[in-house]
Amino acid sequence: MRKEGITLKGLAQELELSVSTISRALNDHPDINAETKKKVQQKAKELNYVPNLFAKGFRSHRTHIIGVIVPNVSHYFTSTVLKGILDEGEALGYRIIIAESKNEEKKQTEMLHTMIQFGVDGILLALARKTKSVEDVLRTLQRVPIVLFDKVSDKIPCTQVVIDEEDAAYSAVEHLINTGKKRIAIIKETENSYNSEKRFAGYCKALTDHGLPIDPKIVLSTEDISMEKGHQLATILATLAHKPDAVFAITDDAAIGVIQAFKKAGIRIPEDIAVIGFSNSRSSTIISPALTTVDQPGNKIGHTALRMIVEEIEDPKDEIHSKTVEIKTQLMIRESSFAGIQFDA
Amino acid sequence: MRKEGITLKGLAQELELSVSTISRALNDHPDINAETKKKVQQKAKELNYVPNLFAKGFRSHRTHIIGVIVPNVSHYFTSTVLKGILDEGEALGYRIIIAESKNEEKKQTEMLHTMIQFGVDGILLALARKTKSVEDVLRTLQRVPIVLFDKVSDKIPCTQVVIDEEDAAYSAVEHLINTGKKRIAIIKETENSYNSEKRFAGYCKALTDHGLPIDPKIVLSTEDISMEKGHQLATILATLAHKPDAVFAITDDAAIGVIQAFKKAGIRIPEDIAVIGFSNSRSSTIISPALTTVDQPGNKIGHTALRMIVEEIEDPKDEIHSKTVEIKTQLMIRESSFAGIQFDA
DNA sequence: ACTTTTTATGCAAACGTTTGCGGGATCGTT
DNA sequence: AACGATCCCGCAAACGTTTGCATAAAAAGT
Repeated sequence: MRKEGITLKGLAQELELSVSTISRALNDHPDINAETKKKVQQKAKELNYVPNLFAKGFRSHRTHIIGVIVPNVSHYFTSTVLKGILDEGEALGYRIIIAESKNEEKKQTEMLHTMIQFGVDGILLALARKTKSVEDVLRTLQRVPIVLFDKVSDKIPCTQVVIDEEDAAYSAVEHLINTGKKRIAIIKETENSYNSEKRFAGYCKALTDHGLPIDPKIVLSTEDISMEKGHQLATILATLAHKPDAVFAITDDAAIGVIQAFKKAGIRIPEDIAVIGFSNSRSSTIISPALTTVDQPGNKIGHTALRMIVEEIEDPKDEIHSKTVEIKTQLMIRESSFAGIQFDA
Repeated sequence: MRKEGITLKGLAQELELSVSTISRALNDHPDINAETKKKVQQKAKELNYVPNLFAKGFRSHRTHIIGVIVPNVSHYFTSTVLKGILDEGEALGYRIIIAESKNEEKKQTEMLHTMIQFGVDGILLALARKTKSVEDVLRTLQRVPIVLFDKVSDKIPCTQVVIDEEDAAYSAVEHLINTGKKRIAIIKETENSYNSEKRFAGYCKALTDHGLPIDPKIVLSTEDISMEKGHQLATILATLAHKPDAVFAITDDAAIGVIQAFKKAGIRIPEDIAVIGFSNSRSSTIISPALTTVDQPGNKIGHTALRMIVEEIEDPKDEIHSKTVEIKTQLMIRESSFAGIQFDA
């Protein structure tokens, strides 16, 4: 019932030429007569010839497919990165296949394996949060180029596309300090999170640079950070004897939880306690007061990651690439940190 | 520099057996001696053998890849559907490749073409908004099974996975009527949107069934519906002499724009004007007042769509499948439509 | 001890494409 | 007229796998 596509052989029979001539004609090989080429190409179009990519990739060991592995596709930030990857991939003639690791190392390994098996030309990887051992990644790296993005690790010698996490966090905290806040809490992840650690480092540096102490009582950590966790931890902060006058949540979601908790507790934002997040998610302009946050340009990250991997694919070098590309972020100052001017959504 | 993976031939040499024996041993063919099998499988594992899917798919005309084409990956609802597809795909042993049509018919056609070229076993498609001619889709359908979801068209004879759009809209509007609203505006899309038309039909039916008139003055249409458009149209509604007492926005995003506009205009929600959306997006619980909306279970849609296509792939029938599967929705009643009880986020 | 069955293995073709090589025709140069 | 150069084109091998068929060895049946 399904139509089978026509092949080179079919075309060859139709035109009474050899398969190789057809192949060369379609690939615009100089050995072929211009007239013949024209005839072949015309016939090919007429019969709606589509080359079998499998045969092609199978022979050439090049598939023009790039695999992407992310923890969770339905995370807004991730989906903007994906969009960047898809766009640039299309522009450069690569197909993209996407898989989820669900933040599980096992799944991640499985997916790496599948991608290899599949013959992808390169892999774009945002590490699963709980990635303890990078051994599997290293093994994969021997077979195919990998570019890490967002969730990266310096234990893996390959190019990495990241934002300047530490610097971004520094700016955010510094902005709080500049608006007169002196006791700034942080809500971060427990461990093994590259991003969380970097942002925490930025937080510490900003405080230290401005002569403020780091008080462990208001350094809150949680696993699987989320809106709910933000809510919970904010409730704790709200009942503290010596309350903070600002909260830096490592994540927009958590920050939103914090805002909701404070609103419920009758705490004014930002007058009593300012709140600042990280990501510039869609929700950050929807919550009221609008959330001050760090804009991570997902599209750009996707673009550059894709560009990097293609570069490695198209001219492979013997030395190991391992540069780190930093994408600039921008602090989006909104109502939750700054009572002066009202910004609209 | 890159290691080449080991092949059947390599294994054959190592074990001093023929390629065919190796192949059969790995595929657990009954003809092969149990001991031999064990030896082969062990060696394969030891040498980290990965079958070349290209050679495989190339020969068998089966790739175990399913292509997905959606208008926009970074739409929250879409990403939940994608998650459903990825999950179920993994469970059933299919790889997924994803592409964006950007709501452009041209891109969509291109992508269909690419997928065919690529040899996918089936295609999951959410039509681009501006799909005028379905001819290309029909042509593709001759080569490979397609399942439509979310944005569908009855002009395409294939199985379709949708929500009961009309019924869902009906319930939403009826709920407004039940809370005493009598003049209900609608914000919908201009044309060529399957979903918008269905929802509009539900709106009309609900009004008519309850003896309410349909007033064209408060039936607002827009192209490329969005938060901003919602905001704009709400501003118009707010200045009307004969104001509505409720607004049904076809989209959560638009509904949020409406809420923001009303808040700015000092209109109380839901007392003065109630607002209701569609999608149960993340933002719907973040906006204040929390938005009443229709929950579209994206995961479930993804699951079933994937299941359907696999069914068609694995036992192809001669007759054309073209059943329509309807996924149940649920009205999420929150603050924007009902002042009685306060719901938390 | 012979044939017949069963069991286990190998041979070779096929899938659709690309590509190095070889060769027949045509042309231009002496 | 003879020669090399140039231009087109076809032959055939190769990529890694699966699979129908043949076959050798072992087991079973007479």
